[in-house]
Amino acid sequence: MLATLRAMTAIRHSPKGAAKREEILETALEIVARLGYNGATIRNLADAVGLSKTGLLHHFGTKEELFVEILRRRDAEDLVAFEAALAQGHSIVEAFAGVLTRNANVPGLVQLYSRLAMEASDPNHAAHDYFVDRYREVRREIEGQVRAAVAEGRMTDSVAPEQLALIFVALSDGLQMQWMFDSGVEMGTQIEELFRALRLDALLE
Amino acid sequence: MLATLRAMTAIRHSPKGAAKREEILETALEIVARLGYNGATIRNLADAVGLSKTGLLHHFGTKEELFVEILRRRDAEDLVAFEAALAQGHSIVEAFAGVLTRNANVPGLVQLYSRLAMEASDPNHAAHDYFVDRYREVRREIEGQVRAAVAEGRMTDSVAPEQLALIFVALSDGLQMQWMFDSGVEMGTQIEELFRALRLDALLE
DNA sequence: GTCTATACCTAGATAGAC
DNA sequence: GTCTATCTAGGTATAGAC
Repeated sequence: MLATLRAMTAIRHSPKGAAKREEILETALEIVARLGYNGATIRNLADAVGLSKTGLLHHFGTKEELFVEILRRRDAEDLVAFEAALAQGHSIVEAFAGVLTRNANVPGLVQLYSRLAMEASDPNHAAHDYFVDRYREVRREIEGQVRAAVAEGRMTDSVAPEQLALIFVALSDGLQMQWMFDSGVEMGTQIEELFRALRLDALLE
Repeated sequence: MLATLRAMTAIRHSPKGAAKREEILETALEIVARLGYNGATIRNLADAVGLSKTGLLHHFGTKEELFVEILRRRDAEDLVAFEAALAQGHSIVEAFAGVLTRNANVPGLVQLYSRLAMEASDPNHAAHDYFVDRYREVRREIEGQVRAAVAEGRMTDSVAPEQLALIFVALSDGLQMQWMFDSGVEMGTQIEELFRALRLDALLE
């Protein structure tokens, strides 16, 4: 359950290899932030961690798998943060907006996610299945939280939970796209204001 | 005004060149639909229209400019269809959903748009400015239509027109993303249902 | 203006040695 | 686990033919 979102513990790696993997993942994110997605080439990544191109690929096989691993970890962290915010009494909108805001503050992450997702829309792409699973699981997670809130009387059921999950994800992805072309937007704040303006707060709090 | 969205008439081309340009644009869209965005390489496109790689590039300079030209034409057609639907008495939601549905029925177009937009999020990308302008103009167009509807008493002003424009575009982009991974969704229908479920129809009709 | 051939560069991936 | 060398694919610039 939620296998794609929750952390996948690396098992078959020596301590040295595991450490190098960590270093590569952190460096990759930093390079995407600094040089952009296009600048995050195998060569640049390899140089940054002091490896040859082949040396770097040894740890992940392909560039896509490396990137997917970064996103998998973000998913796991986001899930923890989302559920923690809810546990602290925040509304679903607030918890969701918090995740968005947090990610927007990690330069490169939004770009990495959006770019890779669109490339992976091709069914033959190595990361296609990851995104198919991820979308399904993210929607299911939100839908479940909505149902729980409805059951506890914290939310009306005038909107079908599946639809609400779909719209949450669509808004998140869509706001990120516009944000990438006009970074003045505070996505988290924006999504909260939008829901408030659209009277969704009445439904959701 | 709306220079990016409205059709740009080609001026400095002979009849022969103009015809070839048309053939290339139509073929490119067909190839994206059949082979996917990744399959739409310069070589494949050139083969399909019976030109050498350089011969094809002669007409557009770069691959990106070719793709942008396709999107520009779609924008122009969409704008016409959108305003025509409004003129026929449809609501903004209906007119907007109609455009979405129409585009979803042109295989390859959604993929072309989404892929190119994300690649162009890099400020150095050749198509970056096109998308910056496009987002601005699409929002402005929607915002203007909303204001007009408010002025005529066909819509409440409880939601700021700018915010409504932002959410329309975000929903559109976001739904397209999920649609690409789960094409069972009828985007146009979905967006109408969503707005209805979210009680936006009360605001918008 | 339309188009070809060639040559070049970058990027990702693979084979096989150490 | 890491390297060197090599392969492939894709995009583009140049020179020049018609």
